[in-house]
Amino acid sequence: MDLRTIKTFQTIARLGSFQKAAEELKYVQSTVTMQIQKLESDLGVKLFERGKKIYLTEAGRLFHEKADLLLRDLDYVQNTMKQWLHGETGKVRIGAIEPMAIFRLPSILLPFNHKYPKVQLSIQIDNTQNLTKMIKEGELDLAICNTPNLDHTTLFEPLFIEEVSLLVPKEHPLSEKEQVELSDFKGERLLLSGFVCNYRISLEKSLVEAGVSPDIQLEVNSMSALKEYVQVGFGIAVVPDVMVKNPPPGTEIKKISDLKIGVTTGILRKINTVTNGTAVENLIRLIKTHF
Amino acid sequence: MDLRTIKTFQTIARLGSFQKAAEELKYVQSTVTMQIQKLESDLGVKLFERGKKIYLTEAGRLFHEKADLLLRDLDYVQNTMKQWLHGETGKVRIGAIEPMAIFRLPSILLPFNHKYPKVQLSIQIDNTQNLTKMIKEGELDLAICNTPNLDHTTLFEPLFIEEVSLLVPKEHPLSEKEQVELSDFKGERLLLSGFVCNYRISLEKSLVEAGVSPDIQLEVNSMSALKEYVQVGFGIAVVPDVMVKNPPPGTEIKKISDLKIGVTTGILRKINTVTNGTAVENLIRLIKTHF
DNA sequence: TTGATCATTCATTAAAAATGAATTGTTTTA
DNA sequence: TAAAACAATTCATTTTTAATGAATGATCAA
Repeated sequence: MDLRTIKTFQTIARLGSFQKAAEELKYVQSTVTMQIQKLESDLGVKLFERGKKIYLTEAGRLFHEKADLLLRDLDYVQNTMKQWLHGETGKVRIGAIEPMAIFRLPSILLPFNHKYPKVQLSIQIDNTQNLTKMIKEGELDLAICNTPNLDHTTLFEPLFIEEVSLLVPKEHPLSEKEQVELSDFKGERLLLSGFVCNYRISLEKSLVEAGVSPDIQLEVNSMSALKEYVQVGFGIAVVPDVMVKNPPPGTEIKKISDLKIGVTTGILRKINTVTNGTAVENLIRLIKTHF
Repeated sequence: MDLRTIKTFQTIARLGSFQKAAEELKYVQSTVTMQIQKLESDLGVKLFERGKKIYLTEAGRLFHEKADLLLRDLDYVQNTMKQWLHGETGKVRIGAIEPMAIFRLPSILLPFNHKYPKVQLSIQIDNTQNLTKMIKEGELDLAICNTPNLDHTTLFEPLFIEEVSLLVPKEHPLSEKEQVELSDFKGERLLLSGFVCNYRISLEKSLVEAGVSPDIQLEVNSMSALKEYVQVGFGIAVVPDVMVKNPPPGTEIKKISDLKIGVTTGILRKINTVTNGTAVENLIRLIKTHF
């Protein structure tokens, strides 16, 4: 069944004449005849009763009704794709590391959503390593994460460098000090995010360099969760500043004077996806303006 | 946009491979490639990202979703037409004269409706003349009416002959008699159905032959209405027996001993509409078994 | 019955889709 | 890092399908 044939059918039904339909659709009459004959044989039913005037058969009327569905769908699909070209519709699958997803993305995505209400947004929170994998697999359109292990299929554009600080419970001895040093970590129970990432690697390296080997008590794969553990006195943790702008009650932030690790955060995406679509491009542009 | 191409697209999306799709759809690989290329250029967007593994682009995912609609509707349309072939769906436009529509059709249509609940029924009540016109115009699939003026485009199959009787108000002098004769009509106020039909023509002819020229006081184009007029004493009326099986309160039925008109009722339809469809055929068969 | 109006038929042409062989590009593995 | 393996693409060719135009057939109205 050809969609053009269905259009022809609907035109005939509307105009009540093969000839007029042929004129309107810029066909020769015989073409119309043959299209309908083919359609009829495809469907196995006669659609028109022929005479000088033509009438829809019962089957014809039925088909007329239902075929409308098809043409409307076709219109809808074509329209959708056109809208998509202008970035007005579609779905953007965003991957983000937790601090980004929780503390920065909401205010970035809100205006985007207002401007393009038909663009669906999907947010996947995970660590940089997994996000990178998902980007490579094509499961995400863009990821906001830390510097990944680059390869030739991906592109990473840094956005900003995230500072980190120490989060300590109020009753902890270190909470007395204005600033802390890496050497203060000696013997402390350190809580870490539960996956290997650049930030964690740098931290551990810095600690080793400072001659400190802290006691790693607990790993959790959520920074938000980590804060709760600090709060109840489980230990101390190094977390991105953005996550502790408002430190949880019973905890305090300390700058680490001699820790020089900055965690680079940026946009990761596949190379060569010029066809990512305007929606993704628009979003990336918007994100960049925020930093 | 070709529907087969869309099917190919969906298959690729499902199997994640041009090659596998080609196998499943019994194409050569290159065909699949070219179909998709055409589709992409038609839509103006890239649908897949190519590599050893292929991925849907954002546009591809969007199209995937929307195109599903199209294919589902296509299925639906094709199914509907298949059902129609078995008389299980469709719409039957029935025309009927009033006595038929009110007193006989309901009990005929009920079992039909139970057996074929998806077949829509439409009933148009009118006189034989108009029904005939509608049949010729293709506005009805079948009509149950009196013998029409036949022509070569229509076919009339008689079902039964309707007897007529006289309906009189109880307080009327004629209600005393067991039977009436045409001569009794002399000077009576006769009520008639308001359109020219075989039954009315025969009646008037019979009256003239009996030397009676009754006083025609009122015409209504509804037999049901006619009964009401008789009931309130407006006059007397000759009506089909079926309409007065239960004469309205305050009225009585009298056989007219010397009136020999029988009103033939039958099925009228267009000749050559072999393609009327199973539903119509089924209904006609059912109607015939009732008489 | 004739002429006018449409739809249909059919041989021909034109266009589009499918094929198969060769090629390019990517990933895997040796 | 080369090469084998795999998958998509290109392109010339064939096949299929659709469109055309002229002739024919059917129906209606005068």
